[in-house]
Amino acid sequence: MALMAPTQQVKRRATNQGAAVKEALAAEDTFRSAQDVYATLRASGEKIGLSTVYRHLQIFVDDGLADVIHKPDGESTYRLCGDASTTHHHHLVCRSCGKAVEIEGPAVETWADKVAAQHGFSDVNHTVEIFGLCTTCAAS
Amino acid sequence: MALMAPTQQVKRRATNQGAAVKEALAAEDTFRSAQDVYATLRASGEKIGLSTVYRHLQIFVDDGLADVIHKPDGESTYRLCGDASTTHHHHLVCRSCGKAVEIEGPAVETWADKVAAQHGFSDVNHTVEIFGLCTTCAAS
DNA sequence: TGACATAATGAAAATGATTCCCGATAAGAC
DNA sequence: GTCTTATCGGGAATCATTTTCATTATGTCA
Ligand SMILES: [Mn+2]
Ligand SMILES: [Mn+2]
Ligand SMILES: [Zn+2]
Ligand SMILES: [Zn+2]
Repeated sequence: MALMAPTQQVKRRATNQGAAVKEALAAEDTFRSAQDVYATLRASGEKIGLSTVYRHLQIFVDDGLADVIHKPDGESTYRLCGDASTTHHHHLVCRSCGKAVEIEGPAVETWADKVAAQHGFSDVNHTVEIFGLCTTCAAS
Repeated sequence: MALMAPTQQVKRRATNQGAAVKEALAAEDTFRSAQDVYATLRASGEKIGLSTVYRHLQIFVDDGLADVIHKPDGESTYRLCGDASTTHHHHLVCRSCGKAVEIEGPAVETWADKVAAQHGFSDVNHTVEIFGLCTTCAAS
């Protein structure tokens, strides 16, 4: 049998654009769209293309550095995971400004797996997002 | 002061197209996209336009007759709520074929509200979806 | 410190789901 | 049957995201 090539870390080159996108995300604790990040970067004088913004956001997601939430209107929003976020977590998100708080719910995790198992589902994962208005936005 | 007009049930006319869309959804216990429903209806000889399919699917959602799940690729999928589904519920969905099972988790509901309250969030709601492979799809 | 291989970039075009527009059609009331 | 207007539906318009591909820049190694 052919040897399975060892899963190799894709070599990524360090570029200004990649750093700029990460900085833009790091500057806010809110979920932001690619279009939004792009506009912000261009407004601040960064030399970067829209395709590149999409590219890096997806890379962050693939590498587990960022989480993505798909809004009802179809737009995807991204946010860097907190320092201690190598672990599985979910978010409490402000519907108005996008501000997000990372949350954990061990009980929910076990519940989800149990329910799936009871119905014979395998290869299970789940999405849990709580939406609301943050204190700031509620006062408007 | 002006009298607030009583919230009036919008009068909806019974049309062939509306019935056709509902039948198409009722025929399957899976989440299906508007494009999919449209293709199915046209293939079966139904005389209906794409706009109309979108229109009725949205009406079902507004009336609480159907639930919608936004797939990661941006496509929205719809499914009629079960008979006993006047109550709040979530879904266990097959990533491959879209088959869905309605599920309830009282503990999750209270947990979500508690977490939101702890962070001062108001006007709270949430999304909870469990994805996996149904027994049928797992055997492939 | 140069080449070199190729990963990364970005402007423009393509894609694809969803929405909008508006003249034509048909359901429901009298 | 006639009238009012909700509903239709084909096509154009939107708009986020993806793709294309010639150009640029990064990492490597002599
Ligand atoms: Mn979880
Ligand atoms: Mn719930
Ligand atoms: Zn807010
Ligand atoms: Zn399945």
